[in-house]
Amino acid sequence: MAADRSAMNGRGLGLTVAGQPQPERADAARNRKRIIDAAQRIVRSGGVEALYMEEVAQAAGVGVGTVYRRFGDRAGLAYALLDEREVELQQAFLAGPPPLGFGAPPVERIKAFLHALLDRLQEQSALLLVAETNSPHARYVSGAYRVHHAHLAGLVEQVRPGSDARYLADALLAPIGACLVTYQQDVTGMSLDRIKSGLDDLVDAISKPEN
Amino acid sequence: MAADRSAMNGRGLGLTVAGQPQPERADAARNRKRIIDAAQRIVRSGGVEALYMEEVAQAAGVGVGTVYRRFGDRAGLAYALLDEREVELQQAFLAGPPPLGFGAPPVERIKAFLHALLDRLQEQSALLLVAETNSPHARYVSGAYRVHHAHLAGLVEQVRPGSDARYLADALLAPIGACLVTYQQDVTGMSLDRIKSGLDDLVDAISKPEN
DNA sequence: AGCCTAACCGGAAGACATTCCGTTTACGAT
DNA sequence: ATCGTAAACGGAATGTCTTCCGGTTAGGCT
Repeated sequence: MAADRSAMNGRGLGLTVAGQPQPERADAARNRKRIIDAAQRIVRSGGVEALYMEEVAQAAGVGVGTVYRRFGDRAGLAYALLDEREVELQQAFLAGPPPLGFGAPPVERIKAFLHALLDRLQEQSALLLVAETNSPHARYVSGAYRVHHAHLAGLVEQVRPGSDARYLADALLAPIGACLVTYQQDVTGMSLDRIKSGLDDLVDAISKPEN
Repeated sequence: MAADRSAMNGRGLGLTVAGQPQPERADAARNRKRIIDAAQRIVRSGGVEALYMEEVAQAAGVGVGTVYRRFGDRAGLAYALLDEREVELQQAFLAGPPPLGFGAPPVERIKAFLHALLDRLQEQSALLLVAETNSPHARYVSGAYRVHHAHLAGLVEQVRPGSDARYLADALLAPIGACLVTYQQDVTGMSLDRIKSGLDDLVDAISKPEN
């Protein structure tokens, strides 16, 4: 399981790249909503640690099996909870004003984008941690990662033409993993600003002309 | 648990940075060895998926509790199994011949080091995946990461003086996480050479003079 | 040699995630 | 309306990891 997470939370929008997966049956859609509401309620009151699949099911008034059929696994559910904010984020860099959106020079857009990801991480680190932790590839398989990657690769291509932009995009997203960043902050006491500066420096390095 | 993994597999050497944690009792040391041997046997025959804590315990002729007291959790055990190779690696870049060891220009040493990490990852991806997956911070808390980080930071400092070398070291290690790399290779079909080239490019970018 | 205690031991109990499968239901086709 | 079937449902069962705790023991000290 968790293999095709993208097909799973397909109705979640932001997290999926989806090729219209075929409509959901009425009862299924209703339960999906109930489950998300219940999960949100639980997280709000008790934090992510309290997000037990069985409790979610009970709070939503469905069986555990239903939660799994709908979201694949715990990570999938976590992603679904992140979706709302993810959609905002995507709109901001796809259609919003500069520097995140179109209009600013690519270097600035990259920096703004990475900063935005970090800010989001600040708010939702616990949830992201769960989402990234269960099943090793969860993060990358999620539609969100693909969208971020595509966006970033496009910008990198402009800033460092002829490079392997797709690889560099992965490399720039890697330091923004929830695991690393929370470690940097919580364990090594690195400040958010320091992290942002470090990333900016990296981006500058990449965008200097090849020769 | 898993909080102080570094203190856990302390006798593992390579993975720990250890401040001599105080000697282990004779029976404890004996059991540690038995457990590691058993675990190695199991992994060799059935792969990491077959590494059940209870089986390890049984094969080692000890109780499960003992495995946990000795290694903290499954990730800790996995790290212990990686230790032998890790020690080799550390000796290679700390005391071995160039380009990994002292003698080559810093840029080359960085590249060689990252390539070495990737090569190691190729051989032991399954084990590394387990080690990194359970408990989000496992990788960073491990002594191995700290050693790698310190080594890399030193080199980065030479190559890009005045930068935040410690941050950049994190950023260079991030794309070599087992999760990302196995994803790149297994899911997106990226070749090892491509990954290495990408990293080399990144390193070159970093080492160009600031202006 | 005998004592004391911190460190160890084993394995049953507990906690969750995930799967399985027999039953029920939505809804397009007839 | 009725029917047939793919899709959904619930929740007991299963599989693992991890914790707990009453009993044991190594080894420093006297």
